[in-house]
Amino acid sequence: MEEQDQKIKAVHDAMDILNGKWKISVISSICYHSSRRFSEILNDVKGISNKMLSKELKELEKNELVTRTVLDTQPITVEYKLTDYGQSLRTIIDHLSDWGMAHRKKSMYK
Amino acid sequence: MEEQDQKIKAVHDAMDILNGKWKISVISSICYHSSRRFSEILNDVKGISNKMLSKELKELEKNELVTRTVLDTQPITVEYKLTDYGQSLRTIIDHLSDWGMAHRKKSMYK
DNA sequence: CGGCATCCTTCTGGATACTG
DNA sequence: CAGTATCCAGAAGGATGCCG
Repeated sequence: MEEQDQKIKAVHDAMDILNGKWKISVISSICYHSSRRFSEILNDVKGISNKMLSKELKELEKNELVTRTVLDTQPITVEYKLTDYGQSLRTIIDHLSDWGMAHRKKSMYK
Repeated sequence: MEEQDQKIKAVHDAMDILNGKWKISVISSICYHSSRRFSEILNDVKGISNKMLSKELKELEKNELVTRTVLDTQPITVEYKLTDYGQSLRTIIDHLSDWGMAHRKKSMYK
């Protein structure tokens, strides 16, 4: 197999884990705050429902991108953090953020 | 609004354009070949159907990420290229590719 | 070759209500 | 607070066939 094919396949593999409408936004919410609670993420990611957030977080946890810690407060709080592995997406998130900003600027002049 | 919120929103804006299961893979197929025909992309992106590819390409064209050129051959050939704007995603694609490779390696030892 | 049209199934995801 | 459960509409997406 050629190098390009490998790369295209690798991109697809990456997107397989980062699938869904919200996954990347959820990750960025956590990563820009180092630690984040359920309700905070719900607020960060505009438009997401609790059901979807719950589902996305579970998948991220299964793929070892985030950790979930229940704090014994009253009422309970749950803290989500990125694993080191999840942190390795930081560069990509930053680039996407920059690109998104640039795009917004571009769209304004249309 | 705070800086983090801006960034999270920017990421979401970016993902709004790059939505769908296939968009990023399609872009990577084109960008790793500088120019690519319909049937070639169909082969590059494993699992995509012609219907989906057609739809994704249209959306990418509408968002000015790719250009579509019909060549007057017999039978006709259609060439897709990234615009400069589309090229600006190259860094992200490369990072995603690297990340995907690393992930595959990681998964192997589970 | 590069699609579009049609049919049909599966998945996505929103709204609302409820629980420990 | 941090979810789960249920219901349901609409979108995504696969298979197949047709066309210039």
